Amino acid sequence: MKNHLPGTAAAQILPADFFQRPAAVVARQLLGKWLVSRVGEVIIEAQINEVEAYVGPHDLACHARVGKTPRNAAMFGPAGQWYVYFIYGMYWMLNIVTGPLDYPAAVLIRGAGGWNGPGKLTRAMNIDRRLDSQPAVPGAGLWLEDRGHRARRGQIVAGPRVGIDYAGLWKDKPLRFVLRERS
DNA sequence: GCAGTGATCATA
DNA sequence: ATGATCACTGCC
Repeated sequence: MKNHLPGTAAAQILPADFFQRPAAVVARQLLGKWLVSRVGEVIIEAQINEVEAYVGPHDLACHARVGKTPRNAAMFGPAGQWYVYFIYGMYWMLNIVTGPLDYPAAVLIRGAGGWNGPGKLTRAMNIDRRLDSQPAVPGAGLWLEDRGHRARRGQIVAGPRVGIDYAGLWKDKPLRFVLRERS
C-alpha cells in the first residue's frame, strides 16, 4: 500500500519485517527515513539523522542486560513496536524494537529534523508513555516512512554511543550512527 | 563542569 | 521504605 504525499516521491510505511533484523543493521537503514507523528489534525515529520543500536541482552549498555522488567518489557515484544521510557525526571526516549520476539534489542532515535538530542525530539513530537509497546503504524499516531532517501556508505559516521560509560567493553563499540550533512 | 528532576529497581 | 542510578539538557 502506497501513500502519496504532495511534492514528494511515493512514500512507503516501513513494515514490521523491516525491523526483524539485527539492531545495528536496522539502525544504519533508519538513517534518512522519516519519523511521522499525528496528533489530531497536526502532523509533524522529521528525517532521521542520528541513531544508536542496543543489540541484545549481552550488550552491557542495553536496558535488557538485567533481564525483563516492567520498564523494558517492550523490547522483548515484536519487532516494529515502540519502546519509550522516561529518564532523568524529564525526558522521554524513543526506540524501535528490532529482531526476533523475546530477543531484547532496539534502536534509539537520537536525532531527526532540526532537533538535536533525543529529549528535545520527543518533546517536540508529543512522544510519551502512551506509545510504549505500540506498533509503529499510523493508527498508533507515530510511524516511519521510506521516502526514497538512500544513504551512501561514506555519508554514515559510526562512533561510540552517548552516556553509557558504565558499559565496560561495550562502551566504545561503534553502535552510534550519524548521517553526515550534505555539503 | 555540574545541578535539576523523578521513575525505576534492588535491597531490606 | 530508602537510596543509587540514569541511553539528557541547559546553564555556569
